[in-house]
Amino acid sequence: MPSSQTELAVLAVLSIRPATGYAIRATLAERLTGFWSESFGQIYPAISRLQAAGLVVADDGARSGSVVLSLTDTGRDHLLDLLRTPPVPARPRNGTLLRLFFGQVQGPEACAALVAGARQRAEDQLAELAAVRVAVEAERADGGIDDDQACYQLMTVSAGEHSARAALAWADETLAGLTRLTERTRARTSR
Amino acid sequence: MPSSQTELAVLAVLSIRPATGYAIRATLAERLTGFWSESFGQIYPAISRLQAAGLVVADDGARSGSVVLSLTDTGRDHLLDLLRTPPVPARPRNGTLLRLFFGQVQGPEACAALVAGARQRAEDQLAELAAVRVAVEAERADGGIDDDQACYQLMTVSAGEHSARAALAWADETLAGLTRLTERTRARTSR
DNA sequence: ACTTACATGTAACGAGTTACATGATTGC
DNA sequence: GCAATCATGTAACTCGTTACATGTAAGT
Repeated sequence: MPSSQTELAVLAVLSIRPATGYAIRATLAERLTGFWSESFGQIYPAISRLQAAGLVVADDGARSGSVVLSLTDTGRDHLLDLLRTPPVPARPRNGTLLRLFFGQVQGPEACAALVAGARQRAEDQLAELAAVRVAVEAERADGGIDDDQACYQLMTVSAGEHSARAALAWADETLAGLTRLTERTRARTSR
Repeated sequence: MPSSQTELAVLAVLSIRPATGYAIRATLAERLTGFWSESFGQIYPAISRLQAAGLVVADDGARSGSVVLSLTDTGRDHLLDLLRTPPVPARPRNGTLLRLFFGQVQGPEACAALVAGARQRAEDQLAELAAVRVAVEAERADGGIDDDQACYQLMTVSAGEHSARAALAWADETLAGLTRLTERTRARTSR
């Protein structure tokens, strides 16, 4: 059985409450912003496999044609097993840093644009995370999740915030360094 | 032509100096630690394509059977084009944060172990980055790379350091939060 | 009526890893 | 002589995205 990662994510979302495939993906996209993603092309085949294995069951939803999925007891056991497996290390591929590493080919101005882009993305991420924070608090307030669940979710938001603030600080530091490089290059070419 | 990413990386390494496929991969693995990776299964097919397109040329290496590749002028032009394309955003998949987000299923102790693991990886990364810093300085000292090249490379090292220090700070903060959660859980169950 | 969001699914493609197969050179 | 490192390459497999096809329901 392939891709225990997607299946883990699906089972995990269903551990909070029953949901349609569409809603599972929405939860993943909205709440785990910046550290998880699933496409429909992954979600639906995964759901079929989980149903076949008896880990989730389908009830008909309010909307015709929509299928609300719930975790079975076996499904919860399996989820626990999957959660206990060590996280698979993501293969790192940072296009910005690759370009910066070979910055001399493009020169300092192009690199500054690159870093400025990274800085902007970090700021956008902070704004998004602030929105997630509000959404989690709201869901706790109206009883959608309990205090402990909110606590865990906010810990992941905090991880994103730490990371984004670090990216911001690095970008500012690096932008300053690139300005110095630009001046040095100017001095060399005018000499 | 597929995977401009791998080709970009190969061309970029060759912009520093000619190298064998094996050495290209070693450079990527050693110097771009933590933010890039290539496997032989990617590198060699990419090299074949680049040769066919006339972007790199092969000279026989010192060792029989080894092939030293150099960038052609067309290759350098193409590298510039590729460097100018915006970096493709990496699909985010953080297994640790996914597990933590649904931490209630496993409980605070298991989550603490998870976060402790992340903390350890951040510390390992800092040690590796310190080693890269030393290696870059050494290569600058013996003329393998010039001052500007060293400068760009150290900027990427700094990015890793900022990120790792952020991970460390987050892990400590979160570990403290999980301790409080554990105590709360104890209080609830003993009640 | 029309647009937007909800909802499900598949097929083709692209990208990447792992495992395997093979062999040369260097240092001990 | 033997182990480690250097070196090249391929095939099978997994994973994941994108684009497409299809239809319902709710709001304006």
